[in-house]
Amino acid sequence: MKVVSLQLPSGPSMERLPLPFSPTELLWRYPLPWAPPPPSPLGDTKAQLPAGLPPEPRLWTREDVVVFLKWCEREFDLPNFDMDLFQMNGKALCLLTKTDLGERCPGAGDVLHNVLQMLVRDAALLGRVPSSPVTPTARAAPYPPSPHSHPPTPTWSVDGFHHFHSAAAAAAQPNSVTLSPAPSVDSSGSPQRGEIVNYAPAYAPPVPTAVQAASSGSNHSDSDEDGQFAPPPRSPKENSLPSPAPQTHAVQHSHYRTQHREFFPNDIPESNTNGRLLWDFLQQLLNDPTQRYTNYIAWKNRDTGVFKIVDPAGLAKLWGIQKNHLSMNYDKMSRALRYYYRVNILRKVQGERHCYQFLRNPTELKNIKNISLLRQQMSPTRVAPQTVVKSEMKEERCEEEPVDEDMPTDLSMAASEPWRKRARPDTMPVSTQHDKHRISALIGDNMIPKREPEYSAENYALNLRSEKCEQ
DNA sequence: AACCCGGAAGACAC
DNA sequence: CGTGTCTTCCGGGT
Repeated sequence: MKVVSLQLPSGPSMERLPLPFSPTELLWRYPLPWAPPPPSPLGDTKAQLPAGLPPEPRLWTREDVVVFLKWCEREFDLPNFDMDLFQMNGKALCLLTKTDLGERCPGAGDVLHNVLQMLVRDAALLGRVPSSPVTPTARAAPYPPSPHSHPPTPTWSVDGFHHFHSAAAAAAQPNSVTLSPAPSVDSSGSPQRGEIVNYAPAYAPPVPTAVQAASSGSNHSDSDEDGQFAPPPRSPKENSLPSPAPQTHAVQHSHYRTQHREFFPNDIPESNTNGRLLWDFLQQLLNDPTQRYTNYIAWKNRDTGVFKIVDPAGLAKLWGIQKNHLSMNYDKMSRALRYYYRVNILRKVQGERHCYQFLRNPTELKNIKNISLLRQQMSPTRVAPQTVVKSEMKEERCEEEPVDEDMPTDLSMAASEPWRKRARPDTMPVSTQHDKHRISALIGDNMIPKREPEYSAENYALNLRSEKCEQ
């Protein structure tokens, strides 16, 4: 069943893509008809800002605001703004909520908002400007974020948002760490928060029926319909999820245009995952700017990373296509998801079917990825730091920050299961068993929330956590 | 029945 | 060849 001759929709550049190939490419290469490729890679938004425009939005004059808006129009292919509605200085502009912006420029409000947020935040980070009023939830987290203060369920709002945006940009840049695909929007692109954010953008294209197969039925023979996978779906069950507040509507369709390179500060080595890692894949679908996959998977609360797999079978199918394992099903895919529990990338939302929660924001995950790479490179002899850390951290970690800062340095399942294919647990002292993957094991088993509820409470309005821990 | 869980072993790409 | 990341199976629990 590795036969895959996906028949891509024919069209201009839609010849068949030979597989294997980065499936995501498939996903992302043949996205919605309308979906324009991200304009210019926002490799460095700031750098691309019109000359003379202060990097700190709150310092902009009315004229600057106009310049900025014009720039946005061009840069993000946004509809022309009614400048009359933006007779204000930068400070005022920054005070506008996403909704406000959305009212002034339908369809582009979120983009503007996001861009502004990024700029403000950048300014804050760089110049240490007092935290922005625009980004109340933003913790002046240094970038890259210091994991240290991160509880398991970070409120990704700003961080994630920010970084994720860059992801998209990255997509346009060859050596970005990220995803090939559709510029995933950040994970906190900041929808209003709290609710399932899955509605089709107002202008969502009529959709391709393509992957419908995948979507609703899990039991197709895997080859036929896959072929048409191309245009990512809007599965039949259009918006079957409870719809969120109207205002939030169509709020996140174009985040991808607001990417920022900070996501890849400098030259983070490429991770090459390109959506080939399950979490990455999920993130991409979840953050798809055009919300094409909301019938498969959608955020329930983006801020806390809680998402729901709306169509398990369909999603599994997509994943299978992505990985070229056409016999993929939810059972198998969910097994992969469960492996993420150990490394604290995910956790199950108790009591809610098909609901999981990301315990780390995209940035962290990326970093983890990179760390992994580094480790690989320095592979044989590394051990030291972690080794040391382990003993001391074990306890505290278990109790306070199940998912913490030092990031799980290794996503390897094998790593988290040192005993696997290695020494039997009973044959050697724990200390040695883990020699190579201590941290992993540590974060894996010891930090798994299973027993400890602690962390979430205060910092994150995480109910889930407690639920689980109560057991 | 459909989920969910996690062990075990193997595949596969890098 | 080792490692990382699943994939595939599976028995067991809810």
